[in-house]
Amino acid sequence: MRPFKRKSDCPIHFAIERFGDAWTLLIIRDLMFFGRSTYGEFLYAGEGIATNILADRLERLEVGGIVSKGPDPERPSRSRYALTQQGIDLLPIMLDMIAWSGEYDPGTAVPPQFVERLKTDRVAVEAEIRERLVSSGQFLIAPDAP
Amino acid sequence: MRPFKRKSDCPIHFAIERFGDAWTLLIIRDLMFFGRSTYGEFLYAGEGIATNILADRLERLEVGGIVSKGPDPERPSRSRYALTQQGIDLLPIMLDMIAWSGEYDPGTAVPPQFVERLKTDRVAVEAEIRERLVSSGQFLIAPDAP
DNA sequence: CTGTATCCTTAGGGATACTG
DNA sequence: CAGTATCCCTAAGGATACAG
Repeated sequence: MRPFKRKSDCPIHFAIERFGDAWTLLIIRDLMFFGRSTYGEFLYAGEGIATNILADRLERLEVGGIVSKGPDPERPSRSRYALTQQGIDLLPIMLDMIAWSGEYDPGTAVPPQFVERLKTDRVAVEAEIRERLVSSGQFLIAPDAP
Repeated sequence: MRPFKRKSDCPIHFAIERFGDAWTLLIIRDLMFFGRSTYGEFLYAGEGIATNILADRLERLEVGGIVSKGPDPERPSRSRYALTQQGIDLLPIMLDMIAWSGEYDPGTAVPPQFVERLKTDRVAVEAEIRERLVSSGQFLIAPDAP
């Protein structure tokens, strides 16, 4: 696995090391907004991530405490990944990024209504999604509270 | 300059392309929180960016509309960089990242009081910094409003 | 299907020298 | 001081094959 580096104790730098990588952010997006949670679902998500990269990023996310991994209750041979509390706490950042791109990317895929709702009703939108993420906890294999 | 790529019209992917790079985020941090605005100030900021990388990232930021560039009024031979409106709008993302790292990085440099204030008084903190950024507009060479 | 392992190419980026 | 230009090397990551 590509190791974590600590060039400084700057919080921005820490965040970058933990999740500030293109593929990593796309995986978090898949977990957070598209309900994807298996290797295959990430693999065929559209941007075309390579298997070695996917494995590397999943491991990094797990080691970093953002994602937990465990056997699928229904099919134990298959693994399922889920956001931990720490991962769910990335929601504000993701929503900010969506809002920003919704504002400045002419070709964005974000529906105008959602961009609008994000501006006028941000708190509710966030609470709503957070609630959904928390309550889908059946896949939260390794909860943060020990 | 390393070109912008568009693999998908996903807003997360757009954000990554625009500013989701380690060095880029550190430059934005310097502009936003440390009042750094010249080549030399970025260069000696601590993490040790190389000159070619710095030049590349500054150009990308400028082309992407996040940063504007212009001669220093006091020393026209020197350039000054400043956040545009689009750049200032990255403030929420940066604050979220700081808050998240403040929460989860045991060795963070963020003072505990600031982490706390970010939690209890987020709106005010953001408004305050935004105000400061906007009013330091003497360096806003190319304002967004034409 | 869920990964590991290997190969191989390219591009990111450090070091350094050079220019206006 | 504010960059530009080159060199060179490492590592990120695409393609593919293979294994449990």
